Amino acid sequence: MQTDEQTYLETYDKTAYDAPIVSVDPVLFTWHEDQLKVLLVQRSGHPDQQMWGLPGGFIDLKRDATLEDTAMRKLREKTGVVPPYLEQLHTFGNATRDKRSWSVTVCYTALIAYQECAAHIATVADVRWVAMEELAALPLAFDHNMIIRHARERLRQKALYSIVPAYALPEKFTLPELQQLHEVLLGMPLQKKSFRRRIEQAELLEDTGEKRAESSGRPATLYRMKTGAGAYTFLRNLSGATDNEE
Amino acid sequence: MQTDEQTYLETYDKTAYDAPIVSVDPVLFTWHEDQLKVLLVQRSGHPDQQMWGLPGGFIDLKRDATLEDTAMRKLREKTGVVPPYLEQLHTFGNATRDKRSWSVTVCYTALIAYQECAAHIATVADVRWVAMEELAALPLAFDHNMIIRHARERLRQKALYSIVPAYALPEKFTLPELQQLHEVLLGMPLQKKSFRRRIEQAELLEDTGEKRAESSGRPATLYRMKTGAGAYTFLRNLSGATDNEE
DNA sequence: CCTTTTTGTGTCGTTAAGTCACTTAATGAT
DNA sequence: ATCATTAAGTGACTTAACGACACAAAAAGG
Repeated sequence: MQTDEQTYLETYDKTAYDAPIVSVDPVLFTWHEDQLKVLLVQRSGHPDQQMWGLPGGFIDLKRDATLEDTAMRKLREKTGVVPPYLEQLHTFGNATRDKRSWSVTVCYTALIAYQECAAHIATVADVRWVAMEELAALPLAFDHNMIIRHARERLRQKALYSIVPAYALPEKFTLPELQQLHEVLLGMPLQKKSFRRRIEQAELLEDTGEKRAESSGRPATLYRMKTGAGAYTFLRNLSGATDNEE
Repeated sequence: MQTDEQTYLETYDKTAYDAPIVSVDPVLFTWHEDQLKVLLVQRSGHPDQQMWGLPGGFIDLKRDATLEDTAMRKLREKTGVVPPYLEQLHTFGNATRDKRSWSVTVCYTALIAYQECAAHIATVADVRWVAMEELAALPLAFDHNMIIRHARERLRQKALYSIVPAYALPEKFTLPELQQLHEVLLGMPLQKKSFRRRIEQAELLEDTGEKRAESSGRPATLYRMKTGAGAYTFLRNLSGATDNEE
């Protein structure tokens, strides 16, 4: 029998098909006390109640117009602010990752300065920053540990050909700070000269005119990212790279 | 009231929440007659009935263990084979892309040799290869046109630092063939010497010993990809690159 | 004023891509 | 057979950008 589209849409029942659960899980990183940290929340409900996991949740069909909206909403709920960097990471979906059902989670990598949300986080007990080093000792809900490792690996790649990691720093930062962050991400030391040269040549940062004095030694210049600096990719990777795919 | 996890899981009703539609949409490319082509199918049902679109569909919770399984199953249904290259592209989700409901589609980029599925495709009327050039003139279902442009852009990026596009060629291919494919993807001519040198140096291909004779001129050596050659990324991009993100 | 510490620069070496002429190996015409 | 034509493949030099490392600059503290 022939049906026209109008009739079809009016009688369409999406619950007639067996569908998976869909969630959105942002992985929010920051840089604090010389460590890369990730934001985790303690689960209030089942499943995996009381365990720590990513600050994600379900799409609110009424309020969220896009998947990014869901990611930003969840992050705002937990941190009080929206991060300056948010990019889709990967979508994980299989029959076993969630005890309840076949489940799909759309994951995002997000970066923010520690101070940006420190005040808000201090007010709640079920949200905390966890250093990557501590993660191995902390069993997480679902497959969130694996997801965080994926996000971390993607961020490592970005450190080879971009200054995206700078979004994990405060608005004003020094080049030694940025270099140290990259070194931790890459797990290897970098040549000061090479690191500075390429950033200078690409004109990614602007001098704020200010300096930051350490306890001793020459004070470092404070820079700010120019608009679009995060989107820039160098033509050449920093070396020592182990080359994986995407 | 307190509930233990066992009880929670037994009484969990996933239809209680308002959930989006979830689909999987592979974008399968091939190289044929000096053109990049994409596989499209004519929709048999609503919505957008009769229009052409990506060879995707819904997850079969019983048969598919993972999202990749869904992508491969849909491709096998339409081409008779599974492609040698399949990688997740991006997940698109918003309130308006599907007339029926808030909808999420997990998209994949796939590559295959034209000959690999030519026989099977010839047997069915609702599946065809469409050259990228023709796409502008062919309005597609949903937001599939946008999705294909995304996939095409990602493939262009890969042509800068990998030989992934080789999966769109037959098992045995010549270096001039591969270079021409890259040139079309990048939209710019490449230096023969540079192109060959980096591939040779990384030892990505193996000589089959055979040659392919054109109508005139010196015959080209036929190569085969070594295992893992697709995962290799060069440390340096081919130049002229316009550098985007992602 | 001199030592220590950290930031920032000058300079040369090295690597891999860019350029382009030239050789090689085939076809086909005279 | 010889030679023009065509396309594949190589040789050799140039160029761009990172690697390495010494050295200069700017602060603190005794």
